[in-house]
Amino acid sequence: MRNEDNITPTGQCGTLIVVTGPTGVGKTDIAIRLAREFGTEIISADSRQIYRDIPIGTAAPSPEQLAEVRHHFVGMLGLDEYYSAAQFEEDVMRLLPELFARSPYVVMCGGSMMYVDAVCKGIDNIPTISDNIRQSVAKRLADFGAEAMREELKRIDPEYYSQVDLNNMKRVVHAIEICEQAGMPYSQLRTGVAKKRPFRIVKIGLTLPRAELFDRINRRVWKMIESGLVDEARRVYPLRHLNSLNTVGYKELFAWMDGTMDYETAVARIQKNTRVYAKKQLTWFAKDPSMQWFLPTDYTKILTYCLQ
RNA sequence: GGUGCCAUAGCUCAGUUGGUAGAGCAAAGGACUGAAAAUCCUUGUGUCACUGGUUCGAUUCCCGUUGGCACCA
Repeated sequence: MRNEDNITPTGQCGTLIVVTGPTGVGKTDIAIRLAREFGTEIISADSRQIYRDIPIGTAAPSPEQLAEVRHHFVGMLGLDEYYSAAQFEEDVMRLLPELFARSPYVVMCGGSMMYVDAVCKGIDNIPTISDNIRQSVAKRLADFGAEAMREELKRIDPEYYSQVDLNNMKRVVHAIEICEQAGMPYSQLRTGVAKKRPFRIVKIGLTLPRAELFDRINRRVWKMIESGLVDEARRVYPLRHLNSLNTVGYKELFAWMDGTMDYETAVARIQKNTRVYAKKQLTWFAKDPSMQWFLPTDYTKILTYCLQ
């Protein structure tokens, strides 16, 4: 099929079907069905499944599923590799023309809110922070404390200072890093404007009644344990300080291995934190007016919606 | 059948020397632009089992009822 066949009145070519929603709702299955339907491939928008060596705890697609439909961005990074939503945007935007050349439809599947938005709306251009600056700002925080960081931000970027959540040190610190790296206030780099994409975006939000979703999550955690999550966590335990392992399912088991939490509590915490994460995703996606919500059992409706 | 103990938030319980109550867990809501499964913020009115009594006032004391647990028969 040629791209020309799929050019829309607005001159866009290709349709990106975005399958998203809370963790545990059943995104993977729907995405695979859609991808097979359209004879296309899947872009995973998942900030943890992108890492190698942690497939169980991240509920990554199984080897069978991966064999069924080609997936991109699953298990492609080492746990110690830096990655970000902005990098994801860049990588996906580079890959998409190639996929659209093969099929007018491409499926993106994942619940990492920032990753989904990075592709659908874009992220402002902000310089990558050098190790020097990262370390020097971290040292200042350690030496002088949070209040000093707030004061510094107030001085170099009063506008962002007035907007940012001052309790959220991660944000304050990052803003300082950006100001320093860019040589200008962070607020000047924030456009708040969504980028136009040269393809149509169809957003499918999958959801379930809260009780049912939470029940699925609880049971999925038990399944992960049965599938060997503890061994998986034990294998990566030496790397536990890495951001990639600051992840639900691992951090709780690390606490148990460190002896600061008993096993039953750790498992209960994994379930609870997964539920909290699911709620966070729902809150985030609820604000998105372009999202169309479906039950994961409504495949026919989903398909019809994609085709219209 | 008798005696004793218990009955407070979804759960486990604390507490009020009588002035209508609070912890843990669970739960709910929100923020979010290059670490995002991250990071951060907010939220506890519940017939204090039911009926009656004492009292200015009872969830708190007393009688009874119901339910649960324990022991004795």
